Amino acid sequence: MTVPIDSLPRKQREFQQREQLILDTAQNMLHQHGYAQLTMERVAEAVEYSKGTIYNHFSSKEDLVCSLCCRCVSSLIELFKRAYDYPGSTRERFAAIGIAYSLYHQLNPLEAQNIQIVKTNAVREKLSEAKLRELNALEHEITSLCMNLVTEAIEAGDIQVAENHTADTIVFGFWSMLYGGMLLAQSDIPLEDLGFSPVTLMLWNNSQRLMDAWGWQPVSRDTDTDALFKQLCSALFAEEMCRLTQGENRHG
Amino acid sequence: MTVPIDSLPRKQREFQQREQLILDTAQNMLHQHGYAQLTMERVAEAVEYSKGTIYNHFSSKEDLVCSLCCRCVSSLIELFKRAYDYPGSTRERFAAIGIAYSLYHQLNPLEAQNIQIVKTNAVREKLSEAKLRELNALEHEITSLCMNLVTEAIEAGDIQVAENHTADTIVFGFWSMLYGGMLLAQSDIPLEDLGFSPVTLMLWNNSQRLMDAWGWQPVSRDTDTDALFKQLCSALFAEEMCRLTQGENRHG
DNA sequence: GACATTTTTTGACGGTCCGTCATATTATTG
DNA sequence: CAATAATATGACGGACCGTCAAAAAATGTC
Repeated sequence: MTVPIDSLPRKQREFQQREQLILDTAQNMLHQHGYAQLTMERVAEAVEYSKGTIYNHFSSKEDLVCSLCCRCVSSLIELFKRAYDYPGSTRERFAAIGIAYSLYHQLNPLEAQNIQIVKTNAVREKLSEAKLRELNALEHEITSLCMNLVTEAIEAGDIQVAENHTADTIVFGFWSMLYGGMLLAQSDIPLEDLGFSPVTLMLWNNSQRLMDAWGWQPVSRDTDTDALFKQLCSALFAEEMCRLTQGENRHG
Repeated sequence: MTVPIDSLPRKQREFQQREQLILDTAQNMLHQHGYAQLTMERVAEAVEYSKGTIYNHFSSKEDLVCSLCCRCVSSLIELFKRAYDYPGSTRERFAAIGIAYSLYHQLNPLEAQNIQIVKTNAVREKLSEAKLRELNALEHEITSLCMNLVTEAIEAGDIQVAENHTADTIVFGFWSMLYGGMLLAQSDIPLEDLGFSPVTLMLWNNSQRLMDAWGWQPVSRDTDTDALFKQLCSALFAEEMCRLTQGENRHG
């Protein structure tokens, strides 16, 4: 995907740089003035090219916004991969993914909104085939990371799987909580085929489990999770934690 | 909110009926042709009034869509209330809320999308003060239902609360999983004040608990949840289950 | 029923923005 | 330097939103 810039002929290099310029500019405008104020004309004016040139890069306003979203998901994937590669137990690694996700939203609350915009049908309807595929590929990649990890955990015996609970079900539970059960259940995973769909059952099972976990009737034991949290943060996301602290200081 | 129609003067009655007609028509157009094709002009044409009349009811296209969303949330609240009033343990009642939510999305997948549209900043930006308040009131209502139930559970001793876990935290965990953690964390609850925000901590704690619950390292015991599921369904949502089954039959 | 007044409806209009395309400009090649 | 190819431009058509003066309908008065 990302080819070293220097190795390309000058033309293509300029093209790529301009594309990044447009994206950065659009990102800024989106943050500062909101979606409604984001206009192809204004973007063109800001980057000092004409509208036609912008349309050379992005076939529609929606495509432009989707590209912003793709950049964000890519950053998120980077964090997820770092967590995935952590040399620890499967549980620690999966926990690290949770941290990565929280951290991303904490550090880039505005960028994270891009992801939400593209979830809307109003935008998705108008996306080009190509951009839609690009987006789906990224979403598939990030889902696979989680799936692989849970599968690995099951195969290693770290998770005791009851009869009818597959890796799908488990990943679904956590994914819903972190990424938003609604977004996932509605549009991402094709589950429409079945009757009283697995989505419902998975939600039900996870809810039951979570209630168990919260000591609702059968109380579960406390575990020392704080230590692990700190451990993972410093081992994997030192730089991000640093930025986070700086942001706090600048704020107060 | 909903006043018996007959008791109003004819004018107001007609006004309300027309409002419902507009909403129904818009809903249909949204389902059949998507958000992009939903036009104030087309709605006006379909209901056989002029555009100006539509604007007598809804101050903008966004307001119209938001009104659709409000109708949906109201229906959802009805289901939640039914679950809330179930004469059972707090756990059973909370579980029933989960079923209600699943059921609603299962039965009204398209209506549920309305809720998502309004979550988008692009739409929220352009809402009138009044409609925004109406929406917030409904969202507050549905949140309160859950909060009250968990509070009741804590006070009754059904939930063993560890030192620093309040009802907020617990509700947040389940709410995220069911309604979508992202939607909730980003725009609904004002949590920007704090440092490494409670959102992250809450997600972390919930994830840990959920992992406990899934037998990841410390395995939890199985409970007979299937029986309770069926029990709640038939006791509370008989009609909806019926519609669900009919839908399946019509499909196959 | 005729007339005056208030309320409601209408659709033409101004304004904004998207996306296109013929033309102008710049780059490349012989 | 001329011919040709590649790229950039912004005027334009079309779609839609939201407004508002004028028309139509409803209501009230005699």
